[in-house]
Amino acid sequence: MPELPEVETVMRGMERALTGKVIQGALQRRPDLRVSFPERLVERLSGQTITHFKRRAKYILMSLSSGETFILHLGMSGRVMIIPDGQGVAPEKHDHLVIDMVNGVRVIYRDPRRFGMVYMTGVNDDIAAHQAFAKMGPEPLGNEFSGEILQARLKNKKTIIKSALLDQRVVAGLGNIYVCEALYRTGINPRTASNTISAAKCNDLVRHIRDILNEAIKSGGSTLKDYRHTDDGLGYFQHQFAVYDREGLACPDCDCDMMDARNGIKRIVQAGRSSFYCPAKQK
DNA sequence: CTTTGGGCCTGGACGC
DNA sequence: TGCGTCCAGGCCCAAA
Repeated sequence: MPELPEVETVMRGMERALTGKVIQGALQRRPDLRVSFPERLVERLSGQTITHFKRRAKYILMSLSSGETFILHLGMSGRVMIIPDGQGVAPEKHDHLVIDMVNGVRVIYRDPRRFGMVYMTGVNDDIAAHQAFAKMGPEPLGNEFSGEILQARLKNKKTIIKSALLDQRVVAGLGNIYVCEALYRTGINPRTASNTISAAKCNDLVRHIRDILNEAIKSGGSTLKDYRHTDDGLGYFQHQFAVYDREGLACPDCDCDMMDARNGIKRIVQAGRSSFYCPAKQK
């Protein structure tokens, strides 16, 4: 479910509530999610002070006073719930990890589909070398991302641009929604071959990717189904979607004759994923 | 090496 | 109401 803006929003919620706080204990309610939980996870969390947070692509990194780092990926349906005075309430069916803080706050990781992942790096581990990050491309909102960099990465790609932008090695943090929206804003058809996109278009694409991610973060992300803020609040960027999940509707600056069934937003399937686009605006 | 397709899970929407 | 089928925001890995 969550892409970069949603993960950023969850990370900020955790940062606000948990930085400097001490973990009293934890309850791990099953052996695995998408991958096994780390060895001795509860032990390694208990008694630690949470020192700071960081986000890398769609991963949340929570640093502990021990020097270890707790790494969380929300998968498709993962949620982090932060509940003041939440201790003592019975966990629900899909509450796979429960962390209780000394101050009475309860942190719940809930994930019905269990596509989420939890890793823990050791004290001396190089986090950038971790399997999740080793081959990952630049942060789209960081200084390492630019039109030139993007074009260099697309130059040797035979795949369509839609798939290339979903590839976390090209640029890290985008998912289906924001790729569809960024291609719309840039006026690029999702079928376009990656290696045919001009330098000018790459510059435009980078600008639009940054804009849309920043706007989505400001809106607290997009709530379609499972996604919620750590305080249960909703994101509202979904109301700004131009094309995503809008098959058959008019795009925002549409001047097409909508009585003609050939006009309006189309849905096609590419590499097994839905792509939404406007044929009139994305040639 | 790159690219594609299947698998992992559950719940919700839909059709009959 | 109940059943079956399809679909979903991501990632990994095997196969081509």
